[in-house]
Amino acid sequence: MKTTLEILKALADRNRLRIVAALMSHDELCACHIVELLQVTGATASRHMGLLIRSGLVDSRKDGRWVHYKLNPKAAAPLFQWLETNTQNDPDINADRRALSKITGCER
Amino acid sequence: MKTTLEILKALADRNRLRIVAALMSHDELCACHIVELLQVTGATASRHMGLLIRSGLVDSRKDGRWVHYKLNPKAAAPLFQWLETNTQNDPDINADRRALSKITGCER
DNA sequence: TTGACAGTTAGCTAAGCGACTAACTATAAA
DNA sequence: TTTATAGTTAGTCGCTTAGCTAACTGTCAA
Repeated sequence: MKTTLEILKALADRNRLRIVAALMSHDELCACHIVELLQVTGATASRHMGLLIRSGLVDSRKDGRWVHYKLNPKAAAPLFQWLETNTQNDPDINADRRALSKITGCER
Repeated sequence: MKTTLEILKALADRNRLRIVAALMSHDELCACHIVELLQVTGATASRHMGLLIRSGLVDSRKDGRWVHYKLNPKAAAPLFQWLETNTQNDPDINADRRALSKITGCER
């Protein structure tokens, strides 16, 4: 149960849900993208990512100064699928998707 | 998103997760069963049930002095399925299942 | 009608958690 | 080597929430 509960707690926060939804549509994002998307400090974003990683939902990969995050599909595939369909018509999530296209365009 | 998040928040609590798991294996329980299972006051159980109902996960039916609760399968069927498989080997949930058999035996 | 019982609501306290700033580590460029 | 940048960790503050007790509503039996 610890893991099930940990996963649910990891997702039960507005900003972390936005992060996971963003990773469902962009499959790899670096920390700075998340900072810009959520409009929070780097420290806050880092704490959220640490929590998502500890829950097993997200993997990270370090590349020089940058850290890239992606979903761990094995963690909870059916859950991701439910999230996918459930957030389909969510205006905030959709706004995030549009914002991300611009944000990732500035990647370098 | 509000609803998705609401559902996740409703499930992201140890006792409420236990309640939902209990309803997956017993399909209808009255408030007093939940009080006995969780070993909390009636007031606390009532608050948890209210939250689960507001999230749409649970329906209630009043019968005289008693209130019976059951899962709303339409709310999030794939989610329930994921929970079902994910809590299969959970020792706490399994202990709850055993305890419930005794508790519901006292029903009248 | 009175009393007992099932459940809810209100008010309080304590713990948990999300956000920030500041200090730190690590990598890369000048 | 020095400086700048990306991200993490530590510490603090304020809000949210889970639990309790007490008071209330509603139903049934004596």
